[in-house]
Parts: sequence; C-alpha cells; structure tokens
Amino acid sequence: MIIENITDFDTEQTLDCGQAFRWTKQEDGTFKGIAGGKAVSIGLVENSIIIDGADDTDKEFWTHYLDLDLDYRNIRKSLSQMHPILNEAAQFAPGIRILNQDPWEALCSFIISQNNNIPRIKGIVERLCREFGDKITEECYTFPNAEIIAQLSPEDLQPIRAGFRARYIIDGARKVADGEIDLEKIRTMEINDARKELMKITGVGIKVADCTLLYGLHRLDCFPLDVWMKRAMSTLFPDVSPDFFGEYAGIAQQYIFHYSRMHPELFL
DNA sequence: ACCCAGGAAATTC
DNA sequence: GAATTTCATGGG
Repeated sequence: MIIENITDFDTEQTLDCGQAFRWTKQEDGTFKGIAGGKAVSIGLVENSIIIDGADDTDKEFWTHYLDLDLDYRNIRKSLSQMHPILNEAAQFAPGIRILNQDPWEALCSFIISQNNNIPRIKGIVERLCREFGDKITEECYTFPNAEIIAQLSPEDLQPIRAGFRARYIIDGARKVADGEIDLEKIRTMEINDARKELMKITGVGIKVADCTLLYGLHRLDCFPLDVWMKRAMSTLFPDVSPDFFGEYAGIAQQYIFHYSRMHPELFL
C-alpha cells in the first residue's frame, strides 16, 4: 500500500524516537513492526509512505496511526516561534509525529519503562508479546490485551524478566480489563482528572500517566518529564515551564527529548 | 565491584 | 510531609 503526498514525516524520527517500542530498523532502511494486529514494514520514498504487508482497506488505519491528517508543518512553525532552542530542536527532527498507539499497549509499555533503558524495554515488550500475544507469523505476535494479562500471576510473567514491574503490569491489566479504569473515558477527561485516574494503578505515577496520555491517548497537551527532559529543561530552557508550550506541548516535548538524546554532550 | 537506566512504592526521618 | 532507600534485571 502507498500513501502519497507526504511531508513533515520521517520513519526513523517517528518510529525510533522513544514513543513506541515495537519498531525495528531493517537493513534496507524500512521499519518493521506490529500495530492493529498487522505485521508490516514501513518505508519512505520521496513523498510516499510505502507499507508492505497492508492493502488499501487498511489505509485509514495507518493514516490515523501515523497521524498523517494533522498539520505538523503549521504546528512546528508556531512552536518554533516560541523559543529559539525549540526552533533548533524542531529543525533537527522535523519529521517527528506522535503516533496513535493502542492505549493499553502504551500504558503497559510505559509501566515497563520505569527505571529502565530503551533496549531492555524493547526486549521485555517483545518477550511479553511472544509469550502471551497472538501469533501472526512465525516471528510476529500481537501485543496481548489486558484481559489476557489480567488472568496471569507474577510467576507467569517470570519469563519476560520484567523484574519488580511484573505486579504493576498485572495490576494495570486487571483494572483495565474489569472496567475499573476506562481508557476511552480518560481520553476526553480534564487533564488532571485523567492523570489521577491512571495513577490508581500501582506503578503508575505522574510520568507514566503523562506518557500514556500523550502516546496512547493522543493528548498533545501533555508534557512528560523524565530524567532526560528534566535535564533538558533545566539546561536548555531554565526559565520556561512546560505549560508555556500550550496545546501542542507534547509535540514540543518530543522534539526536545529526541534532540537531547541525540546530543548527550550538551549535558556533561 | 560499581553505576545507571524515559520511576514509583515503601520506608525512614 | 519531605527526603532516602529499595525494587529486578542487564549493560557498560
């Protein structure tokens, strides 16, 4: 499948910028991964996105997943005018987009992310899918839904080697599966109520809540503050508070996070 | 051996 | 209540 006339999009900047953990770069430069129950590889050639493994009936799904209907050029322009260093960060990776991931997958992935590093997060997520997801092909498995995980015990999760996070994953799954927490209601809640609701889960604090809101529920005003972002804010934006960035603060966050991760020398 | 990793819970002061 | 310690695992 081909989606034409694409601007302001880059596969690596979007799929390998720390917002999702199931995309891996292949030798030909495309990214393979699984979303919406489909295993595909995504490449960009000139102004066309080529998705191998999908057909035109999936076009709507992938257009939405990659957030292609939002005018990032305009948003980037307006964010860039707010601050010279944000302008620098946005120019550095103008092809970032915030994915529309499955909310439960984002919640679960960012529970796993705590006090952890990105390669290991990917490993745990991969093992979780292999053990408990549905097989698509020999090498590709779906992300297991909350109902499946809710029935497990921490011992069942032992093989994925999530450590102390195992019981957090199960607590989240149970609260989502039995409806105690309704992610789709949270999608439209006032932001502080939404945070509080997510933080009913053991193992979800403000940072994981904000990541779930931004990356799983597409709340673009959320601005997750992790160790990188705290460091970036205090050195690059000493006089700026996150809400300064306004309704698209989350996109600004992703520009700054990616820029900081690619320039560690700024923080020695 | 030691330190850190897209934090948060448990404990202590 | 605020500050510190602990949590499980793997890599540098």
